[in-house]
Amino acid sequence: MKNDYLLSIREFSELTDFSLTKLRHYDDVELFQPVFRADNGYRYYSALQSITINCINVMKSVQLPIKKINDIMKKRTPEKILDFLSKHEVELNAELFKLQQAYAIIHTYVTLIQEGLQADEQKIACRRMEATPIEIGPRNDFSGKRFNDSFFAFLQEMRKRRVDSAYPAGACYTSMDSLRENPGRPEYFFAHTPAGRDLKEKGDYLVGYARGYYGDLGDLPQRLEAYAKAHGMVFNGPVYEDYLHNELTEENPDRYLIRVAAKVRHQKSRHSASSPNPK
Amino acid sequence: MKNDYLLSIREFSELTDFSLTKLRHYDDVELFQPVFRADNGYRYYSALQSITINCINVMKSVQLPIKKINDIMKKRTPEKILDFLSKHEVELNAELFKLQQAYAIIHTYVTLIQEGLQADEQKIACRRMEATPIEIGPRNDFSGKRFNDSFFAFLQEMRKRRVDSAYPAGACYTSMDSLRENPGRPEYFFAHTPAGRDLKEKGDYLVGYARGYYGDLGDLPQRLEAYAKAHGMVFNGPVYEDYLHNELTEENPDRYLIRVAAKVRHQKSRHSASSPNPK
DNA sequence: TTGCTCCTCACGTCACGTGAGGTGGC
DNA sequence: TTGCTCCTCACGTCACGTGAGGTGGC
Repeated sequence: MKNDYLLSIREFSELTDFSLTKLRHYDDVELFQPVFRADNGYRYYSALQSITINCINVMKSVQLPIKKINDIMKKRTPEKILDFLSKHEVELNAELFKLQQAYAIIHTYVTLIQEGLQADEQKIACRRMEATPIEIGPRNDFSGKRFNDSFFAFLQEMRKRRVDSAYPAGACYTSMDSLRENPGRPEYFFAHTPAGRDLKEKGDYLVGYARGYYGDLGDLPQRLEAYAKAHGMVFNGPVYEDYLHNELTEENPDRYLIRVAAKVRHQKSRHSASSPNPK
Repeated sequence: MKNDYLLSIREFSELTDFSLTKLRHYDDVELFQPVFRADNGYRYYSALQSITINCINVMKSVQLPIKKINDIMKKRTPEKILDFLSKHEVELNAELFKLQQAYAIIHTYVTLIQEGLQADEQKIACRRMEATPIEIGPRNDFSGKRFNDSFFAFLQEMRKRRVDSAYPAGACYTSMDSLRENPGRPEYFFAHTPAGRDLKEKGDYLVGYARGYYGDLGDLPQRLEAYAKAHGMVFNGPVYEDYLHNELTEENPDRYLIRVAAKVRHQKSRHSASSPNPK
């Protein structure tokens, strides 16, 4: 065992993917030391030591500071290590959850930004939309308050519900009438989370775009109404506002890209049926 | 928009779970700054800013240094952010994989250590074992070499195959004869990885324990053979050596706990059939 | 002698945390 | 005046990385 072939620090570094400085540092703080130190000061490691250093690495993936790892390894017994590891199985799970969430958030943003880049901003069009999970906040109270205050209340509620507020947010009016009467004052905010307990209603939507600050739709509501009238549609459901490009992607707050989707139904016209199956 | 209610640094800290010092630090390095700075130097944030800081947090979960995040945010366009985010979707996935692996490693260790703690070390017993995934290394070459050298070769091969060597390792003899003739010189090493491409053979095993350094089985092979003889069993397959307690859990290298499992078959005895279905 | 690997030591750095000492409005 | 929140500034710290200058065997 003692006369076995030993590895130089470089060989061990290459075997384990730990940098030379990292290995020396671990030696200094006595976290992990070479099995043999030559008279000239050279460090020599055994291949079997890679087992231990890899385990240390696993412990580090739980964000454990070196000192703590040191404490544990110094007076280790199977019982202690077992206790420690099973405790950290739980923490690792939490870490995993956070990362998965980060992934979902990035993915949602990617989808929204992409849609914004491909959008034909001038055009209004009717589009079939599937139900998408969202998490709707409390009903907004605008009595003497502003957009910002309501958004604050929304964020606080999301915190309470433990919904990560890094998910893209959106706003919702319960009807086109509501939007016409109170532009910039949506009845609800919602988070675009795939684990949301609510759903965006599926159905046909009239979709248009506007450039402006949160809630600034310009003449989009009027354009939507004109379009609907011209094409024999009536609004029959909620209106969703999504910020495709926001703080995250635009420096100029007056150039955010907002998508408005208002639920519509085709009216039975006298001379033609727009519904494919007019029963 | 400008006259909206603003949050003090403490309120914003509580809303977003960023520490006061963190927020001040981000201000100093110009990564993320309050919308308003009062004459007395007080920082004021808008609730909407939590969107941005949460996104920054998501970027940080990809281990991105602040400076880079800064570069990106300074001259952001939807195209750039999209490009950046979709690139990092991939990296996040890799991170996720690493954490999942860390979890699997910890779990495997927990199982082994637990087994070691519950083991009746003196006893030899026959046990049915299910097939478990492992990754078997190259055939060991002991010509003029030692345990350590072979283990080194094994680790190098695992590196090549991109198998994380933090998984507990074990050794394997192709037969009891092989163990008897070359104790301490297993024909193969293997990694205890759930994603391994090989399998531990399922079947009946004679299981015993030994205390010692890697490969030091003491008189365990003889005890196993004696037991088999006394109970009408013959060895008919591989012998697996698992280190239930090793470097990770024990300071004293001569007190590692080794489990040996040798595949057996019940011999047809003249006066009784031990097989339940002796066709 | 040249080249190579290894060494130590001091200092840098990144992302904050930790006081110490001070301000300003109720 | 007391208490509270906020401020700046300097220094600490954690886990290394980065040279600079030197050794030792082929």
